[in-house]
Amino acid sequence: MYKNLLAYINQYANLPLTSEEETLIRATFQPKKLRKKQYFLQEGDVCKHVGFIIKGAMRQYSVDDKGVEHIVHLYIENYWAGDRESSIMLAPSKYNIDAWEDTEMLIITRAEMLDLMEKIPALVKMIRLMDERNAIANQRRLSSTISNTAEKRYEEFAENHPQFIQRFPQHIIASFLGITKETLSRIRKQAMR
Amino acid sequence: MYKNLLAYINQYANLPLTSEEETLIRATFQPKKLRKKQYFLQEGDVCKHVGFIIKGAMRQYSVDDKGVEHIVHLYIENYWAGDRESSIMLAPSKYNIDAWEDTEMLIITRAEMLDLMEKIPALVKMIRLMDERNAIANQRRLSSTISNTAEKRYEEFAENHPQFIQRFPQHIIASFLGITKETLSRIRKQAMR
DNA sequence: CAGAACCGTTGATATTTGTCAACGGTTTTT
DNA sequence: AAAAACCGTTGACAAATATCAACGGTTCTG
Repeated sequence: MYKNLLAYINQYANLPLTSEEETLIRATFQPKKLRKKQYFLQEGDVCKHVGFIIKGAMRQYSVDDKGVEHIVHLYIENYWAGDRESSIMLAPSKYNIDAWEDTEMLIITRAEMLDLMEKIPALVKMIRLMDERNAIANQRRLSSTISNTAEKRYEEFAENHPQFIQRFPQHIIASFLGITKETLSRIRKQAMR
Repeated sequence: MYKNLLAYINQYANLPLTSEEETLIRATFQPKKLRKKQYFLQEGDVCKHVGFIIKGAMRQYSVDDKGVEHIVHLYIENYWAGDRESSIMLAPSKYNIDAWEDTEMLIITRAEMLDLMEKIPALVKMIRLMDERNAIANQRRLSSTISNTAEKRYEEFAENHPQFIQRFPQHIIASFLGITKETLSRIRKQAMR
């Protein structure tokens, strides 16, 4: 259960954990199982936990006035799910996060994480690296959204994230890209020839 | 000259700097002046420095096949300008950064910054906070870009960033929002009534 | 196993946004 | 002071994308 998480930390931090540190991590992160469709976070609630996905698939989305879902993040194994803004500001979240497949996570509160970071240097290093990669990925996604047509955005996405294409149905991918399912269907039809 | 930077660090880190630390900072950050239109970074170059803006205004943008500029960031006083991806990966940048007004900056290389962070805890704290805020801001921007119409995006932007509306001409704002200057002009006309 | 929910596709049409060209008023440069 | 560059606006039209409704095939669920 904790194997994936520990491997993830080791890989990112590249600072082997002592066995005390490992014990501390095992004691702090709590296992949590979600059935398909179950909420991890609901709009209006404050996001208390961030979760590392051991197995499964999840999505994060907002719902607009017309009831349309806008998917902002997709998560699978080895991703962290949560709403940082809500978590840090202790403010009600504008997003929902739910399980797209049955999912197993290891969850931790922000306070616990800050506490662990004081005790485990590898975690600090990991977070810094994650933040960096995250900033780069966000930059790319933003840039692509602003500059490219829907078609090019889909191509790039399919190229860079084939795992997601396999795991999530097309209408979810469409929403993630900011287009309708019909438009995506037509783009794919065109691209075939 | 260094006053703004030191104030910025103090405010973010909320850990008063010792006078040794302050001296070290003054010795490491180098002043740099840019005339209007002058490049700070050109596409294809590796981004060596990040710069803290003391006075002035800058923009970061890519140029597509057709020669159209897509503005991804706008910067004014107390902002940090640079291409993190290029800087970290030591890869040629896809972006240009140039001065929109005559600009004074304090610049530092990534290596120097990492070195300073080892010696000055306040800087580590500052960076972590900046990363957090940045992640939140990026999330919001992305969410807005995916979910909202051009009109709503402009409204939100004008509300949250009046300083930019005053500093940059309309066609720059339009590009930043991912729309054409004509569309923005029409949106504003409509909004007036 | 039968009904319901889900999924991708297609057609017809509406809306949003982009493109191109032109204009007058500024501001900057020479 | 004249010329050039820049800026916002407008009109006519084109292209991209959304909306709405319907369909058949699949998968889920009671």
